[in-house]
Amino acid sequence: MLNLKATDIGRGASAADLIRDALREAIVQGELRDGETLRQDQIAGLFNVSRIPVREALARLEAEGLVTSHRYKGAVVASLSLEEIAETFEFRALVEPEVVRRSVARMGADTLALARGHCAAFATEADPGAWAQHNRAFHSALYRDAGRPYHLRVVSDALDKVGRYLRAQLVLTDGMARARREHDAILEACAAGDADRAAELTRAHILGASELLIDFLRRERGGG
Amino acid sequence: MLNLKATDIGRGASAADLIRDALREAIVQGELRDGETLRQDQIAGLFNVSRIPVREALARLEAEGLVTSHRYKGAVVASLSLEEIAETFEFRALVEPEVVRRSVARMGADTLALARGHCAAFATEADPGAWAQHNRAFHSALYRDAGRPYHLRVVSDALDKVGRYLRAQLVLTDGMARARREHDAILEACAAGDADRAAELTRAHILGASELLIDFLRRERGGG
DNA sequence: ATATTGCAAATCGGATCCAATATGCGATCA
DNA sequence: TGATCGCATATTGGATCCGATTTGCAATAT
Repeated sequence: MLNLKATDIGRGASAADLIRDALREAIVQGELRDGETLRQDQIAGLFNVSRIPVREALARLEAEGLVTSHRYKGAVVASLSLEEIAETFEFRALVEPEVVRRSVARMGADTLALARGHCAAFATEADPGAWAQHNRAFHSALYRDAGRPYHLRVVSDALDKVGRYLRAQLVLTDGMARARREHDAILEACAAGDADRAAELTRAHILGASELLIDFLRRERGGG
Repeated sequence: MLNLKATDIGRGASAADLIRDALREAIVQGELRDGETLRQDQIAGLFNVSRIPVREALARLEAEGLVTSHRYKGAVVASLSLEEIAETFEFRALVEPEVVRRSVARMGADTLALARGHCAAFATEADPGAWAQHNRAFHSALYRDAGRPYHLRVVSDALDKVGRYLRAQLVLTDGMARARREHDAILEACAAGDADRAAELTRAHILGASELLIDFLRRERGGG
């Protein structure tokens, strides 16, 4: 009998997939600034492909809400108003607590250890550029036992939308100290198997971050 | 000064947009069956265009979760497992009540009248093929004053995903009588300005429909 | 007879080419 | 001098063409 480490090549990502992932990463990480225009030619050049896969990647990202495009004028990184940012956080504050709630009830020791690891990594990371990744990895670990793939997908989309602002919140406001404390508390509740408390703490965590971020952006954008 | 009813032509939909909308409509309405393959050539022929805009439309629909595509094998209408359908309804049952809650607090007389109209149209419609549209229009009316565009978008996506199953539920089970009653109750709560009751009724409405539908599908799909 | 192999049609992903639109700069005119 | 018009350039949207992969069927070997 044949026994190989066969990797399904056909399932391999197409060029459009790779470009979509790379662009999404860049947008979420904030490497592409708010409102920056995305030239098809330029992106195609970066990946040594024609503009066709680039256009499909942009079409996907537009459906995800990370990019807005205007006919014959091109695509730009979607920029969110304060209201849109606030609403996205309120949405997260609605959904994520329910996800942790279910997750805690089914959480295994391995997941708990994983979450603990990401929590520690987040707390001790010196490079601000890596904070957001640890943060997200921590929360993802807390959600992964929920058995709710659609909820996770929707939450992930919401996080992608506000990722670069969240990053700013962690780095530019003193959100780190607070986040560390709150992460510890959430983790403790999960370890204790107290789903309700984990849910409530998650909700407060999200709304608190939102408040800090909105205040910061209001000052920065010089608006009223 | 110039004074014309100027319509922004540049905003006009591209071919890819039109095709995406048409395909989405067809999928949601159930005209394209579960798991049916979508040939690029064929669709391109229907719209008298090349395959390029078709591919962009499919890319968008894949991002929305209405289509799944496999490399070199083509795209098919995404078919949902019972678990996925149930989860989507639970997601709706989480989000939509919060949307009505906010909406009721700000609901104007015009919106109430609109909802009443759709409710009556739903209740008196003879053609089963039109039930789903009236149903959706009714709920959309109830949500539109919430001032929560992102929530509405997410809810709309979830409804698109289960639209064709919901249609089956209304037509093939005796969900109509129940839906009529529950719509009346929700509408009454909204008219009375009782946001909490409207929210709770909405939640029960969604979960009840889910139960009927899942039972029906379990029998139909011959599963355990 | 059955399993394997080779080939041909169908289909997809991507490249290249052309048309449509936007944008910026210079010429023109009051 | 300043506003407007017109054209050149840049960029996008779509069509056509080409190579890659799948799939079904027929030929063949055991």
